[in-house]
Amino acid sequence: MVRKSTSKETARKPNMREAILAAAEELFATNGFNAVSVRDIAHAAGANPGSVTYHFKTKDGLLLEIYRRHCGPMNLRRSELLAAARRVRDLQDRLEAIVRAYVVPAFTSGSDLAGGGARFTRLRAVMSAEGNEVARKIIAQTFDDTSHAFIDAIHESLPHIPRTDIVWRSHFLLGALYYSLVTPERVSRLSRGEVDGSDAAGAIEQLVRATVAAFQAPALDQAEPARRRPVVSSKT
Amino acid sequence: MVRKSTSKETARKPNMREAILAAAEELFATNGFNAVSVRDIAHAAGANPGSVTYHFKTKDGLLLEIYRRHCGPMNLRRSELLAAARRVRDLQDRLEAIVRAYVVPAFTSGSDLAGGGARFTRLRAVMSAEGNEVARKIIAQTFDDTSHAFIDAIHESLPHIPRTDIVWRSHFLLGALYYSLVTPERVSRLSRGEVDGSDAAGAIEQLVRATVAAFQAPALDQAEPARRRPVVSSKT
DNA sequence: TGATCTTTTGTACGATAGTACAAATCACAT
DNA sequence: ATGTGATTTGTACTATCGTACAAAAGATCA
Repeated sequence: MVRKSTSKETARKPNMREAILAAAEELFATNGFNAVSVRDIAHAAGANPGSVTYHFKTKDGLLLEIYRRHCGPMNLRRSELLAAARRVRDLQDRLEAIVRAYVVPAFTSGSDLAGGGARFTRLRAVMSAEGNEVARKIIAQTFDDTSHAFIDAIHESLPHIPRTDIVWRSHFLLGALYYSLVTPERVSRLSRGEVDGSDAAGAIEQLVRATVAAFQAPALDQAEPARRRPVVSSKT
Repeated sequence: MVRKSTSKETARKPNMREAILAAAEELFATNGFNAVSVRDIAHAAGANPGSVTYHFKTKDGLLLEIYRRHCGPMNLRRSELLAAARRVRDLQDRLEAIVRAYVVPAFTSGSDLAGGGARFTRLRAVMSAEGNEVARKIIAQTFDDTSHAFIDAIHESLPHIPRTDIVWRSHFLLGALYYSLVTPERVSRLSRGEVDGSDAAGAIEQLVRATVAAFQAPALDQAEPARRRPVVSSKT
């Protein structure tokens, strides 16, 4: 209802709305939802607090709009990559391609949105940890379809593994992915400076390699529970 | 300075201080630090808000005390289990025992503390996501030693894997562990009710199985970067 | 019992939260 | 140039925050 492209300009506009969204995204992703005030966001965006209310009505509305902004493009990208991955003939290569299709969009720029998917993925990680209600609803109704599609695809390339095991392992994948984005500095610290945890390319390669192996692990045989359990459990 | 064990009672005391700690732990772990007010905590503990100030001075002080309460016992338990795991002779079994020594105390009761380690581990996950300063400091100076010990132990049982890769993989392990405790209901949902994500024993077995395989994956050969990269990357 | 601690209660204060809203300002079609 | 709708600003309201502190209550021991 706004769109003012009468003459020549079609894309660029020093938009306050965009600035607020970007600032909020960054602040929410690093500090959580409740630790950031509307005034903080406005200040970071160079805007007036009232302007946030004007554009997004409430703080929840602002968060909602951030999600709306990213979910579509990211899931589209994932669908495309997943479709391509499904066409890989070699089963081992296909599994890796599927995992990559899941991981890459989460780490790198989601379509035309500035800043990229890493910030948004980190935001999702933080909201999920905080148990944010707004986020929970959107996540469940937006990402579950994608998650199921990936689980199905992985299951197809690993038919001998029960679906429950694949669910668990893809859950672990998401956890590892989230945590890598939340505290990359921990990787740098624990490696004594040998690796940069913030390096997306490096993180992706490591995550893909580890995750593919995890998916390929033999399934948990719930039929015969105590086959060859190793020691330690309740020794000391 | 307090200790009033004059006659016979040595342990039991209907302690308000304990109730506040337990309530705060639960609320922080599920809602984050900033979303929970001192009044919420006091109400949940059946105490007066002023009582929180009396016992812990500030809200940060309360969080600090929660950490102090758990860190010692949990790390002690981990050290014991790690020491036992190190004595396992078979390399494959040893690796699994080490991973188990890391995971089990995080999921189950840490020594005599009520409620157990799962709640505290979840708390750590949430604080880490929120970038809580108090938590960050304690974590870095309390858990890094333990993390290094585990990384070293794993490295010993997998000498052909570079240390950097092991750091990444143990980072993924912690992320998967955290996420399993933060949103167990997602596992139930994605498995269409077939598994209970809150079942600690099941989660542990799945996590251990997947993680051991991830650690055993061939290392990323950074020497020759493009040896046999699979397809898809930038195709579509 | 009464004195002396510790603990709990009740209340209050200043700061800051989210949001509402009128006034000022801007962008653009005529 | 001017009118009109979109945006931005400034300010104010109420609620709630963390914390302080005095008074009440409870416990401990001479």
